[in-house]
Amino acid sequence: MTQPSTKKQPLRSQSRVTLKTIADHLGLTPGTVSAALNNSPAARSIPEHTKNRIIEAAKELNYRPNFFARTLRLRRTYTIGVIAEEIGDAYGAMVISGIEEYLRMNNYFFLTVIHRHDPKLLQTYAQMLLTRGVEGFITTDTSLTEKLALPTVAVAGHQRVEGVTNIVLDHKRAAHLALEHLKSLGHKDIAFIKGQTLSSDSFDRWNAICEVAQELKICIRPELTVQLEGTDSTPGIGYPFAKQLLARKHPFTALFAYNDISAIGSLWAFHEAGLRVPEDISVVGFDDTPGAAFSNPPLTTVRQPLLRMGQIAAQTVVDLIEGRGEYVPEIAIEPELVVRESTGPVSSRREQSTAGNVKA
Amino acid sequence: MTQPSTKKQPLRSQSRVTLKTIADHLGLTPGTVSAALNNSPAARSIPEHTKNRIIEAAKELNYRPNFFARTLRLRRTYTIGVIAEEIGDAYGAMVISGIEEYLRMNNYFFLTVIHRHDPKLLQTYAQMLLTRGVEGFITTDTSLTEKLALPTVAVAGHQRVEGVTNIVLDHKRAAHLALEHLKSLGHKDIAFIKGQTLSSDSFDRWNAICEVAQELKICIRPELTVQLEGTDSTPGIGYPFAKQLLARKHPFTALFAYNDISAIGSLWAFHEAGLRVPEDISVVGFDDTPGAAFSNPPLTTVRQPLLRMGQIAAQTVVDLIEGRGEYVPEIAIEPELVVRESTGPVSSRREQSTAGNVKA
DNA sequence: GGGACGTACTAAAACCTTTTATAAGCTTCC
DNA sequence: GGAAGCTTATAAAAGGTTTTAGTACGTCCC
Repeated sequence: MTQPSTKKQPLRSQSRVTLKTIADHLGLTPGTVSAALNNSPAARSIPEHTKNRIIEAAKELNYRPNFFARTLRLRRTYTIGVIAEEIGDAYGAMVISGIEEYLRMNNYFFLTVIHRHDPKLLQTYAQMLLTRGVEGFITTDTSLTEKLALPTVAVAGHQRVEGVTNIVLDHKRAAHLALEHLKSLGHKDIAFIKGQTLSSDSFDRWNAICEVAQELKICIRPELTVQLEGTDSTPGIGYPFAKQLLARKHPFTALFAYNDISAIGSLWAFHEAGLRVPEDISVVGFDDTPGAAFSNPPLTTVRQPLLRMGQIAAQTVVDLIEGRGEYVPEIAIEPELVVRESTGPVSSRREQSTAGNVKA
Repeated sequence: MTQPSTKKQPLRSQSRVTLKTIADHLGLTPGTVSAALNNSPAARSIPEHTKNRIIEAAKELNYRPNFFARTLRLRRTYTIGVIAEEIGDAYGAMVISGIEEYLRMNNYFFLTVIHRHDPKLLQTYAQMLLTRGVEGFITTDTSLTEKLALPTVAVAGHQRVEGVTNIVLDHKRAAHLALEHLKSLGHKDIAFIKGQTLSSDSFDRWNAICEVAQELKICIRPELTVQLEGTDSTPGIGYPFAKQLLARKHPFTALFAYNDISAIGSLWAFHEAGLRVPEDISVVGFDDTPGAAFSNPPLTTVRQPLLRMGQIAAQTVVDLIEGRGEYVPEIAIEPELVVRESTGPVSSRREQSTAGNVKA
């Protein structure tokens, strides 16, 4: 409503070829040209050779339909609004890649906004997307508090908001995969790095871990538990917390980290402390981001199919928009354990010389 | 032109409040309402109290102007197209953050597309952005081969395309800052990690380094030079190349890496080899991404003001669009050396026991 | 030779804004 | 009392597309 008014009109020459241009060119009317180009029902009665003439002319004149006029008339934009917390981390980027791929294949487009956990910015941007005619929303790692007015799919949103479809990892299964793996290798003293309070997966994942641990008779000890803080999206985020675990001098033979980057940061801390992975400590990450396979040693991790999750989110929201498929409150995604080289059996030698006993 | 046709009309209820709604409500005409709400020149003759009534009613009915109708008429979208190579790395994310900030403050919006170095996708998306009415382009880390039809600013684009404004770091100054720093600490045997061929800064930065090295009488030896490969955007990318440097058994007392993540990966490799930083090897990174300050030890690095570069890019393109300021082919950005703890003087002890002599 | 039907289109409305030209009603002034 | 001028609006066009209803013309059939 209030835009900065500019004196000088930019007046782009643009693609000034309209339906009328073509119509005049051929001695027809815009309506006919439109029907032919869109092959609409009205084009039934247009003879083949006229259609061809029209298509030919459109190509020749390099006709591009005016998106705004069309949208105004059709009330369809074929556009999704993607609301992300941040770009620049592997998690969000992979989900967005999946979204991008699906939408591109299906002739949809998307607008991305980032809100950095600022509720006011979120509000502003949601409104803006609405104005720009998006027909649905996908959020990632964003805590929606209220229902948006359009079909909405939340990737890793755990608020269970009415009308919003949540794409969530089956965290219980994930916890089971990781802990069962560690248990089968003989690990009993397992340390944990929990996620930041703000990260929307933190709560559910931790709950699942606690439940599963109980089922598997694995004891979770507060002395072996730390919680991430900060928003750094490099392994640097895990390093100090792993050091902290070591400093507590409570022995442990394995670590289950909240995500790959904190796991990788921990590898480093262990290295520095003279501990070998996996001989002295086994480490399990979470996500299977691209870095995981290239860490040293390559990281055993619970794989979230992030690309796939993005695709599913996109498909779900498009189906909702097009009236196919109906609303479900939740879609569970199956995690997968990727065993690499950061986990191994508890060695008898290590039973004496566990992490906690080594000088940190 | 060919969209998937949907049977069921979604028929959003949308903000079905138009100018006509308000006009009818007040017994006026849409034209009057429009004039009042926009405070256009035509509103001169509308008395204050009528204006107030109109504004009041608009607020009450929650009127939102239809973006598409308005754009159709005004031929302005106040939108910039941002073409990025990838999101998910700190570099692109920070530049985009800067862009976002400037544009938001100035009532512009932006559409982001990513092309992952796929020229076809780039082409498709550029066309799509044009269709969507963007009034200018900003590219990051993208090698444009031809001029786009609108004002264009390239961040870290080095093709010097006619009509495109390049925002480039003063690489000579950057090289000077880093090498002078190392030289002043007594380093003579300096290893280098070059950037990937695809990364658009690689070429210029390396040239600058070579020039400056010559000026400072620092010898660049091929045995102490490696080149990054791959697209991983975590420190994992630097690790193997640092190992490779060590494996060559040529002594060096300092490393100047292409970017922070490869520098951090190198730190790790050195650590692993039992070398201390900075006592045994000094390491200088590039970029000053958020992780740099939190690495171990905190990284000395050449700071690129990425946020600022994004802001400048946005400002430049907006100025171009609005007819303020005129085209310049290049805007140089001053780097800054941030000295942290990964660099230190060459110690006499180290002179005997340099990196190359240690078992890798 | 005239009604029915088919072919090949056209005309016009609708989507919602902005803007320009114009009009209606009132006051003022000589 | 009528022209001039001011105030307060309005009507209509334009922007480009899609769609519905309709028209003009020809052919066929009995």
